[in-house]
Amino acid sequence: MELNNYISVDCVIFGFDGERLKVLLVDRTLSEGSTSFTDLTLTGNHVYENEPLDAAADRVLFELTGLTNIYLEQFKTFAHPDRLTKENDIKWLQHDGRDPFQRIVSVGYFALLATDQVTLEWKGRNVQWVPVDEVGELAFDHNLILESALLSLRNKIIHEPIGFELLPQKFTLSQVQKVYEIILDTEFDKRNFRKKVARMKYLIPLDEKQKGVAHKPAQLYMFSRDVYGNTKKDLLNFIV
Amino acid sequence: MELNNYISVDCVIFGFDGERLKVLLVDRTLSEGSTSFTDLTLTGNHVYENEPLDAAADRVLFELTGLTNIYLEQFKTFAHPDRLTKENDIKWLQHDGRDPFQRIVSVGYFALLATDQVTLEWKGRNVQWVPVDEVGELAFDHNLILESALLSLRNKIIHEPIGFELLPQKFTLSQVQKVYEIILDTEFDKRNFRKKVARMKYLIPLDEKQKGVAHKPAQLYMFSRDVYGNTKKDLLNFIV
DNA sequence: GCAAAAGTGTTCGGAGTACACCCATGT
DNA sequence: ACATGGGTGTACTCCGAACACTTTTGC
Repeated sequence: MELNNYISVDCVIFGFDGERLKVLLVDRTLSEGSTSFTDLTLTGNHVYENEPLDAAADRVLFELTGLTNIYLEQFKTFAHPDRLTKENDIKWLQHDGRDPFQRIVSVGYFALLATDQVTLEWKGRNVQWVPVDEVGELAFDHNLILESALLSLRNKIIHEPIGFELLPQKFTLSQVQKVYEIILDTEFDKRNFRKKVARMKYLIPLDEKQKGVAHKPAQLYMFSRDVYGNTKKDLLNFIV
Repeated sequence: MELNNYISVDCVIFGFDGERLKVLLVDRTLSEGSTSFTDLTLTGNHVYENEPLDAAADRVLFELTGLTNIYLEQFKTFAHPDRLTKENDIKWLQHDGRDPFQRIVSVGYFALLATDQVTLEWKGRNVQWVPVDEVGELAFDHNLILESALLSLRNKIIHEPIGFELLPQKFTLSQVQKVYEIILDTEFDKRNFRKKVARMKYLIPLDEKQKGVAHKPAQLYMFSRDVYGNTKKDLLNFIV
């Protein structure tokens, strides 16, 4: 299997740890002669010649997490002629034996998962969760891609119930509220939020409560993608 | 300026003529020796080496319509390894001097405009409006791209006021209603629809009425993108 | 017993939905 | 005068927003 050297996928992998929204980044270290630097990149890779884009994104995600069936969505494609022309990027590509002046199309995907269950090594490189509001300057045009992914995520989470993808299988209503508050950078009234959530038939209360917490244990819920698929309705709702 | 031979943009140009939703298609005729066929393609083109994707899409649109400032949105990228392997597609590419086994990434854009004001010729090829529900088998993977564009359009028009982009600058409320009914394949009650629309401050009534119609002339309105930008709010609204 | 988060009800205003008739114009 | 689409109001229900106190657990 041969890699296509001008098509790549970049995965913006979002994770929620109960407190903050984070993104999975990979160290990029080059030290060769007089040049030496370390910075961070999004996770991504070139696609194989006979590989569809979605499959390539799935593959990257699987290599990093060992997980399949992760929420993954293509959100935008980046191919600006100057997207790889920062000094360090050119050195990195040359060191890697690639032509830095070859134009590379990068198809952006974002993924949602809970921050547990993730391998913190990838192809010998160090992998880390970084809170999205503490991300510094990234390699290539990855700041742009991350910003764009965040926008798409915010836009989508308003209209579709994908917030649950960032939580463990069993979760509490307070956790749901926190996910929405953090992603949308706002606060909701607890009672109103719970009334809203109570109307969602795809949020299923379990016969189970939190354990070992130093306060009244919360009811646990799960999200049913099936029930959502069967009950959703979308109609005219264009915003005033 | 040199064309990049593996990156292209395809524009799904939607038009509304007051009655139906249409898409702009281009004839593709090949007659060479024993093979000869005519079919239709979406409008698209390769990008220039130093040209950003959005600029390429704008350029295609400008060449076809002579218009700038058209609503244009990147919606999805297509790069399946088999996307150009139908028999006619291979012949067409070979005739055009291109390598049919080169993998080509196509970045999909959709555009919205009213069906007047369009040049019906493009690079010597015939251009035509076809109602979206009467589109037959298209070249390449263009049926897939069209379906995907329609999905994106439906999805977007529910949440954002882009229906007006399909109407002339001055329009009536009945025309607005028709656009939404046709794209969403539903019907709305006239009084309720108008009450809803009355709340949208970005729909501005003009001091002008229809003329020359054989019924009570309708009030004309215009859409103000500025007012929309200033008054829109998006909050938690995930659908039950 | 105290700290910490869970859980719960009411009121008000505004939006969604269902529904039927008169009006202004061209021919 | 008639055909055509334009334009309007009411009643009911449901949702969104504002707002404060009690409960259960671990320590």
